[in-house]
Amino acid sequence: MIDMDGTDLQTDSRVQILVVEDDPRMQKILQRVFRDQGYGVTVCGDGQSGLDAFRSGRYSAVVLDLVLPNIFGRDVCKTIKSEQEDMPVIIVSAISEVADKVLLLELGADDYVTKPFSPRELMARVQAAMRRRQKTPAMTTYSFGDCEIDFSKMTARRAGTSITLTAHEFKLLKYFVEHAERVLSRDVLLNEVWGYNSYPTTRTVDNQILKLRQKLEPESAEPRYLRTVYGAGYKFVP
Amino acid sequence: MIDMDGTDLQTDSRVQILVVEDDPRMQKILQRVFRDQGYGVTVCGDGQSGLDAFRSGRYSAVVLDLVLPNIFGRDVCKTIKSEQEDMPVIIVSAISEVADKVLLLELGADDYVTKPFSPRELMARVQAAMRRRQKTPAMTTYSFGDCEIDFSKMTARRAGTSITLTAHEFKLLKYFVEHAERVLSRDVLLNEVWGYNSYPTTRTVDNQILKLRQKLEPESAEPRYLRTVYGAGYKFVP
DNA sequence: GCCGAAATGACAATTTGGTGACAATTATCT
DNA sequence: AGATAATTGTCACCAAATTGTCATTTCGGC
Repeated sequence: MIDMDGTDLQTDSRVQILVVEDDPRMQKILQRVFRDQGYGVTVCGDGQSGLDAFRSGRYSAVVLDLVLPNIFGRDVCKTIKSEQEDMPVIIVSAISEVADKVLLLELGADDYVTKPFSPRELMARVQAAMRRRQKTPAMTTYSFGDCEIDFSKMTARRAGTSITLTAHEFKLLKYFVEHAERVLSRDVLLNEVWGYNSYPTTRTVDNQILKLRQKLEPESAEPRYLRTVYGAGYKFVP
Repeated sequence: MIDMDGTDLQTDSRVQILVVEDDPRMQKILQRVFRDQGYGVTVCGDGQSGLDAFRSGRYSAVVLDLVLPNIFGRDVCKTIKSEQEDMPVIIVSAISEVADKVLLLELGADDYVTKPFSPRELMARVQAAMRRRQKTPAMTTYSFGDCEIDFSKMTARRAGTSITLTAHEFKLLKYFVEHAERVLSRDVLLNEVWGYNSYPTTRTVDNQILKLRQKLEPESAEPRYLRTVYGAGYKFVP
């Protein structure tokens, strides 16, 4: 099993994708496709290690070559699906390997792409599969104080009048709302809200907090909702 | 075209089902299945007469064999779906004919059964498809501002004068209307509107939006209905 | 092969978010 | 307490990302 970035899997907060593929050239391609989109990628060269990795429970989707050493890809697929039915599995294979596409879907795979495939196509299918399996319809509205937020409409009102938040501000606010009361360090926020491909300074966080406060906080001296925890980070208190 | 009962179709108040199937033996079977359940059945032996019958607008569902003389079943299916998207189409075929279940659903079919099938199974699927259609309260017309859209007729008027929208533009607009107020990312739109196996760039979405705006929006500086949500996507606000 | 529609790519226009400086605040040390 | 160091608040500017728009190519149905 190869962690393609050398990052620490334990603390990597990106969405993790497991790739089971034996051909080194294809490994590289797949790794790039997903990493470029901000996903964490683990590559396994054969079915057994793939299953082992899958069982760590760390992954949000599995991309699987059908032809593998040791265990056939189809058995890997069946096993995964029998152990965790809602795990999205996307099969990658040469056309000749999928004489019978029905069989393929009977394995329980969610979708498949045939080589050669476009990165965009693969990406789209994996993301669609993950979306489909996402059962938590994600909180859509939330209110605190005199503020009402609708995350799916991306609208916000304060004391009845609508206020404008940018996409990033929504994302940040959402993370705070979802982790209310907890103290969140700037590093954590950078990883979780900004994502893994950008490495801004921690000053950037302060700036966004500032803007959120200007838009949401009452005009008092002390921030009421987005509180500063000196030396540690910030905390949202509804 | 055979009216299987000899009843007068004009006055038959039963729910009408159109069966397109060339094999006489299968015709009889299908006819019985539906008639026993209290449906009116019309059987067509080939694709062309099937389409003609469909266009009479009398039917609540179409049951279609995939292998037909003259026109392939798949073309019949595509045509029906392009003319009336919400018409339930259930495909009947031998297993060998459905090498690709995905392809089949990509034709736009609502469901399929493979021969041999149990009457109950077929019945259940047809009824489910009809139910599903009714659930979406047959959004046929919709109006906002000075625009009136008829999605089933695929016509649009603006300030009284008719304007021309392409099929894609209708589909896109429909999706926006059905998800009014919600922010829709380009990725979601590509998956939901463009469909499953085309992978255009996200730039394509902007272009279609542009065209819709040119046709629907008033000549003001800011778009009124199809709004841009910077960093997130678009949002339809009636 | 022709025609309209859709996709692509390039460029301009726009908005946002990051950076760095400096002030203000809080903590720590003597 | 006072001084000092560390952390955070705030601002304005600029770079980068995002989107609008148009010209061009490609695609798909007759």
